[in-house]
Amino acid sequence: MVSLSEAEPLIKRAVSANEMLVVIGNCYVEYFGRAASKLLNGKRMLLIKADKSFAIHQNKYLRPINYMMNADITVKFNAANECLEVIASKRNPKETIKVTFNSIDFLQGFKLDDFQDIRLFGSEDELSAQLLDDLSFIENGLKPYKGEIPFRKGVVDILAEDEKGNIVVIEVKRRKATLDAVSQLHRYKEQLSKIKHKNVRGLLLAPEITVNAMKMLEDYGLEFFKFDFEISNPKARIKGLQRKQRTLFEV
Amino acid sequence: MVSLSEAEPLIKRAVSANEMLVVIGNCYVEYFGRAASKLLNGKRMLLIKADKSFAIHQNKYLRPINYMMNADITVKFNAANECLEVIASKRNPKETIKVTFNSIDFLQGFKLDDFQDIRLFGSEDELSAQLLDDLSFIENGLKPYKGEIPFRKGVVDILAEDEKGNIVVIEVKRRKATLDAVSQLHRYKEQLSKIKHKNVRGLLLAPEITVNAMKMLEDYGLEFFKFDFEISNPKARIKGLQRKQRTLFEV
DNA sequence: CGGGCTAGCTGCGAG
DNA sequence: CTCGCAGTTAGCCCG
Repeated sequence: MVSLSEAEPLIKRAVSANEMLVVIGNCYVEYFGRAASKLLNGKRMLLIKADKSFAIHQNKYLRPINYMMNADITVKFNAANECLEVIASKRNPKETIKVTFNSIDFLQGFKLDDFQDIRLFGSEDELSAQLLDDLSFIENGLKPYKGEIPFRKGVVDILAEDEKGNIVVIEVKRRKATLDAVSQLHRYKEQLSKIKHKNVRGLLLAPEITVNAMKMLEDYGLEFFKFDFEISNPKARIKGLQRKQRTLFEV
Repeated sequence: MVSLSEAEPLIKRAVSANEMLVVIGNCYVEYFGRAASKLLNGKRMLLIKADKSFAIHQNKYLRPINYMMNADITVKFNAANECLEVIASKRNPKETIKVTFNSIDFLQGFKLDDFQDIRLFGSEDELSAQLLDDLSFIENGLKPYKGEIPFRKGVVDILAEDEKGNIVVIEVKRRKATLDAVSQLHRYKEQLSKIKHKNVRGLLLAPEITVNAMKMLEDYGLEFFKFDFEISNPKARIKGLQRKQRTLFEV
């Protein structure tokens, strides 16, 4: 137990020292900004990090119930109402979270030295890069497109050219393709067709596709290419693709 | 400071008691599942909640760097290697997070009684419901569509009928409309056109729209309807719409 | 359980 | 700054 008046300076010091601050207590929370919300009294955790991310965690869910990135944080002990107000605010967009503590069970700032960044494998970017090395497993003679295309880099996953000289725009999805993915590909194909006045093919590469997405893809005259990939090992991934060659058009 | 061997039973007890468990210490984290990741040694917080959500928080970002919903949690003190392994796993999809602690600075389980659910205002659902009450501010004679449409409830935001008997499919966005929103509306319009063999209009209702989205919308023969809304007060929100009537087609 | 979609999405990267 | 998009998206709701 920490008294509310004691808490005020402790919070201020921890925040200015860029510590990871944990406050647990009974509070209610009001938010106003892009939307508005109210959370009535209950016991929760307030978590403030070095980058001024501000989060209220209930004892459920991965994500905080109220939150703000890059918050300006002010703390004020209200003697008249016997409560401690912790306020996070920012502009652009203008937003405010007010946390009003009635009691505090626990309060501590932690100095967390952590200079490591996560290394993630199996992202869509990584997949696309792998695929670009060898497109022939998709179709004989398919290779990266060499020409100039006024397309913002990174928008289209892969641009290729087939044996007949058609441009092939390829959208890669690391998980089951949905209606969204088909719409996206359709968009790219249409935009490309307008720019280049030749035949453009649209190819969706994914491990699976929903039934509705498949129907829509066929309506749009796009093509689906099923593929599986191994997360653990880049080599295995490409080999896996090659092994799949025979059954690629199974849906 | 808590010794690693002491930590094992403490964690087990807190987890089985559905407490919110906070462990802070030096650890490395390996994840394998939908993707794969490695996070080298550093000081972080492990946060396990009553619903078995499992999260590793660095001293930055709102979101955990590694996480799992509904985890099966096992704890094992490894005397040989002088480390404590906390493992979260689940199937479908099969995933594993292994957290290996070298030292623990802090460990505590908190009983958090919190029976409150958040009340959120200004969601898209809420907006759609408000709008449905009176569509005439968009266009004279526009009213909710009465006929039977084999459309899954909740997919299309609003279905309306205009003075000429056209079906009007309305997509509502609470923030600036993007290419995605236009694709979505286009999708609905096409599907509806196929079902009903009459003219279908597509209307995008949003406070703003990006330049590219506007171009695409025009290409598709869709219509944009700018509107602003007040979050705080439902009445004010509708009044706000009415007041905007004169300038609605400003982009 | 899968499909489809919103989210106060967050976070990233390019122009 | 905005735009566009991926995400181990999460979380919700409906068939």
